[in-house]
Amino acid sequence: MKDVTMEKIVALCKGRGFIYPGSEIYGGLANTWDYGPLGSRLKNNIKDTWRKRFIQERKNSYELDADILMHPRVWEASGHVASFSDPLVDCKECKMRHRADNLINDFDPNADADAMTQEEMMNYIREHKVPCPNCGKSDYTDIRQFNLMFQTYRGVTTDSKSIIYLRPENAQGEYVNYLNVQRTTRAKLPFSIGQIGKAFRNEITPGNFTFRTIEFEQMEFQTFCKEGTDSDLYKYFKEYGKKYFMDLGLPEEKLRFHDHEKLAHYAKEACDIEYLFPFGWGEINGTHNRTNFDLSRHQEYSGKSMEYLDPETNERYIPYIIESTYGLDRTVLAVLSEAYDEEELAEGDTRVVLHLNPVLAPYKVAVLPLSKKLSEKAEEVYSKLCKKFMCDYDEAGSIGKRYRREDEIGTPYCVTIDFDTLEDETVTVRDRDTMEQIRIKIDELENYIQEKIVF
RNA sequence: GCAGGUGUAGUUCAAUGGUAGAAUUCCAGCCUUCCAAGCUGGCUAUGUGGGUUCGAUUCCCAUCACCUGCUCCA
Repeated sequence: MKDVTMEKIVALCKGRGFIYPGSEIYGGLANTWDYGPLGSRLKNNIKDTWRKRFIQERKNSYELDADILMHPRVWEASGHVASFSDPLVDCKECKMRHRADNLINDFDPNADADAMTQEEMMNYIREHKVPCPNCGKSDYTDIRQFNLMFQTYRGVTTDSKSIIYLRPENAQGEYVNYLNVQRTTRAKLPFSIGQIGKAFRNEITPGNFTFRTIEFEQMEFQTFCKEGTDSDLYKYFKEYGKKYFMDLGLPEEKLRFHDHEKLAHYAKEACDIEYLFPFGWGEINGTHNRTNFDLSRHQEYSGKSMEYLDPETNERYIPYIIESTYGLDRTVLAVLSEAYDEEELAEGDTRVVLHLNPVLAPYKVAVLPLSKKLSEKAEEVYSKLCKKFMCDYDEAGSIGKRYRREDEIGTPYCVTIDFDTLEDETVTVRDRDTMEQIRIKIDELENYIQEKIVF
């Protein structure tokens, strides 16, 4: 019955106003996507659930909204200027692209490519006739530096001193502010700073819709702790993250942990949570034990102390950090993929339905007068309900057609006004998932629906 | 970034070197008392830029986007 493909998800998103291709009237811009009326609602609802779980329901958790633009030195300290850039060469023979440093290291493990300049790497490759791993020839283009950070310039000139970067990750915003937050909240370790915001990476990106984009939004959670307590917290947040995804409606059998063997320069432990998308397993969360690497580096580069004064022991030390990052756009995509269903109701009669958790649904309720003669009463019910919930109103076409439209966008409840409503103030509430109908007083509607929307 | 494929209404598909058709969606009207009903009418398209040509949606080139595979993803 259910045959979910990315093609269908993309078509629904575009057709119903969840997600549109970016800059479409100019022919599009690769790997940029705009969230439409329904997509924005869904995305915001996911943010709200995340805030609830990670900020509201946790003691010692605080939200931050740091700037996208940060001092260039931040990215030197973080290591991004040095290591977020790849020296790339193309094989002229077979057109395969390689990282120059990997070519050299694979050719001769004793050659220390990491210590070479770009020119030295090029000379080494030419002198030793390092062969292309794919075709065996040794005929390459010059090395080109490919930095994954987007650059821009501040001020009116474009000289190199005024380069600033769009942040490639949000975490540094929390790190440089950690003492501000600690001081103003009077928090004691361990405490956490969460942040929702955009990050940018100038990646060579394959498709898969919004799974990998050059501009993306992250919901991330940094927990500052004392060394020694870090590994337990790391394990704890892996599980906490998985539980969060399950609460959103992703089933356990389509979630898995993927522990990293090759660790990034800052990490001591790293693990992804992956979801089984229609195109295969894909990362939706990354949890890292970043040790005290980042704060130590900021102390070194800024010259400011990043130490925490432990009030119980009077010790000073630089905290360890457990980072858990949730890809917001990926979570939206996972939730949509999971909710999407096609049900055969009768011979040849199917409906597309999004079985979204009601808390995530763009519209909680749709108000549908059975006949246009009932518009006045229906408008009255609508204006009452929309004070409390995001509501849709539709009186065009047959009632069956309107139910189908609401099913397709995941509206959990349809309220139908009929001629009896005028007599006894009752309406029909129709459930999206079961398609069952109950009769209820207009006065009881708000509570009835509110009770169903829990997270 | 490489290789291959594809670009015609919102969607799915026709056709053509000489006025681009349909279905569906959508909108309006009529009708309609609970799961895509019917009737009437209406809106809407050759991705973009060049070239060849009297004339290009059609042929050629470039570009952009999408799909598949590689590559990339500290």
